Amino acid sequence: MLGSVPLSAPDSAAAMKAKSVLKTRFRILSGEVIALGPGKVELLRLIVETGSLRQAAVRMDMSYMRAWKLVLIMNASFREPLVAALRGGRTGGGAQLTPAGRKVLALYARMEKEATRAVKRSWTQLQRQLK
Amino acid sequence: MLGSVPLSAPDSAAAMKAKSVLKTRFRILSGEVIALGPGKVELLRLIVETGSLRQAAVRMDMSYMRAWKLVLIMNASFREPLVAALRGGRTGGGAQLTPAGRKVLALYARMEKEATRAVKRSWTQLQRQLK
DNA sequence: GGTCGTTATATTCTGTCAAATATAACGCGT
DNA sequence: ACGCGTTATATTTGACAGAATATAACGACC
Repeated sequence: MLGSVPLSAPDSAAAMKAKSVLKTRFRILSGEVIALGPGKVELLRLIVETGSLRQAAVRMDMSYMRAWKLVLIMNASFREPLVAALRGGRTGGGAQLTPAGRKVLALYARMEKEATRAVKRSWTQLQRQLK
Repeated sequence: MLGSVPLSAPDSAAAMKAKSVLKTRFRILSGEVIALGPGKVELLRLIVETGSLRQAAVRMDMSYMRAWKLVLIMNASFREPLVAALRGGRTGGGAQLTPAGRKVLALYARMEKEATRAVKRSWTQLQRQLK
């Protein structure tokens, strides 16, 4: 038995420093409603990727209805809609970002990068306090 | 009727540009659990301010139990506890931040400032897209 | 030793948000 | 005309996070 690790589950917490992750997130409020946040942004990304609101919803493991409501809120919150949808046709239709949508998505991504960079030093210090 | 505003509720959305607000928030994951986030940080702040977990909970309009559970998670996630509680005594006891707690709180606040600053330009651009 | 306000903890209840479900409409191909 | 896959929308169902409730323990002071 020499060399065996005594009495600890495979994934035991003993001396296991859990990997720590920083998520930098923005929430944009327009009045009371959340015009944009991490979830809505991810949805926008997946709409670009899939060209379909339904498929984007599936990818996010959420109901189509929820995804659709998020789009409603976004479109109502900005000066111009971010998502344009078509229905009918051979493929049944689909959804894509408007120019405004692409712009907003790009700006949000830029903000994420800027913030992550600005915070890096403090984060490594904070990380030292974690288990 | 000249000059009267025709048929609009006092708070009507007609031409009302809702005030837009950016919330920069961090979520710190230690493995699966959220070691720190906006809610827990606010709780820390109110513990400093009130010296009592119960009073802090009331201020945040949450149950004592919830506040207490948040503290449990925080204390378990960091190398040293962030909150120290006493019970008994004339005043019934109380809670305060440990040195580690104060340090973590300060670092989080610093990160908020750094991120807000770094993002300012992009945010004003994004804001222009909002209603 | 009794009171007071707090921390500490388990158990039950409930309000809310999202999932499920159902239905309609759309329009290009065949 | 019909089928297909999508968008669009209302209504019902359900899960679960957090609230409520209850109870105990603590310890300084009178």
